[in-house]
Amino acid sequence: MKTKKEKIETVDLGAEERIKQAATRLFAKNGFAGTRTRDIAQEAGINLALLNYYFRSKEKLFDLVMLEAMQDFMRSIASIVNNKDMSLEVKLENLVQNYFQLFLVQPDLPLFVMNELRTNPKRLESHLGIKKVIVGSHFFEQIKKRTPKKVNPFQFLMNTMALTVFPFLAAPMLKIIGDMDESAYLQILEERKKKIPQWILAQLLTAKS
Amino acid sequence: MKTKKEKIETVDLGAEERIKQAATRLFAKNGFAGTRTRDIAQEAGINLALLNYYFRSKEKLFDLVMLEAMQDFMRSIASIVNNKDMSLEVKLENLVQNYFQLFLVQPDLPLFVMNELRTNPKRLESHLGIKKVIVGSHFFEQIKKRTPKKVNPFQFLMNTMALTVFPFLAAPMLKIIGDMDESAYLQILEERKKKIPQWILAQLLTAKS
DNA sequence: GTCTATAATTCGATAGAC
DNA sequence: GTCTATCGAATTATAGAC
Repeated sequence: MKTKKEKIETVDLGAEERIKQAATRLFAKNGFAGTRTRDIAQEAGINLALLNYYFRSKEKLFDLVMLEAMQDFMRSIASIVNNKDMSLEVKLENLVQNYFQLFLVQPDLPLFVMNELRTNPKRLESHLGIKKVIVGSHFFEQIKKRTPKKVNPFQFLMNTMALTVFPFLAAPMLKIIGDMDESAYLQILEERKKKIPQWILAQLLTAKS
Repeated sequence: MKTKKEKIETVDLGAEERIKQAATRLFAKNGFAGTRTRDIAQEAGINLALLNYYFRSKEKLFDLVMLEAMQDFMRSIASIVNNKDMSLEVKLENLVQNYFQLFLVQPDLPLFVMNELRTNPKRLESHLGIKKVIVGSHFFEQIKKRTPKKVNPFQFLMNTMALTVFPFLAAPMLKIIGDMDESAYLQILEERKKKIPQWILAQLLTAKS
């Protein structure tokens, strides 16, 4: 007799998943120390005790959602950077597109990751073989080939990330500096999405010295 | 009889100043919630009670050091961006030089400011008339003149900041991705210091569309 | 001004009923 | 699995001596 739990609950998530999502939001917004387990419980619509029942401790919960957030982050670009049938131009377009899509939905994610990596740099290395993902990628090989002699190709990797990620990291500041509201800033971001690949390519042609 | 306090103490600062410096370091490193007043007191070499004697509360102390950090930040660039006898090329060089000099000494400052502005965006606007400092500057006028039609000149302001600040914001991540130790990363930064102005200028010439 | 000792509060975690 | 109630540790802030 399956009276209790049919598979009708497509909309409502279970408590465990709701806690994880609430934790992701709040940790990203306020950091580890700035987030109270009570707030996570409330946002998830459950009780404080249940949080510990599922995840044992605040720190374990943090580690878990952090790991999953980073894995999402990496998965989203791994397939692009290693596609060997894609020109550098197209690859740049897809990468930028991909970052923008992710960060527009989760605007706090970049700053969250930066913060966590500053206080705990080892996590990136141990939990995700990120070294190979980027520097060993086909994308990086393509950059190397186009880089003017005497310039470290890693610079252009940094430039790509800088031009793409910084507008999200510094959004609150940039909106004030530029005296823009949300919609005006979104328009700026749309413009960037098209321009960044061109700018990167223009930098690669700066062969002077 | 001035036996107690002659003016010999040129090296040692007073307690108040030592507390402020310790607070700046620790808040920048661990954020507001992640910093304990006990640690600030210890780092300043004084007692916990004395901190409250001078600054009333943790929050008041935070507001104070945050404000002063931002003012330092702004003062360091205000004189450059408004110099009307400096070409855009030279101005870019000086700006980048200036940022690098500041951030090499205080590597946690950029992330600190980004974090604070995300949780409290009004502070920037109210406490420092930052709008006029940047968008009303001679520097921004020079960028406008060189910007290809149909591109918002604010984009190049963002690019300048992105290329300059991001390597400090993301230093821990970039060191791992690039498999670099501290000295290797410093070398990368040195190379950037020379290249960033060229890259910006190259972008300005990308007039296509 | 600077200290020791402690009050007051907050927060993570657990016990135990249902 | 989920809740209420509570413990215990950590932390900010203050009282009061010197």
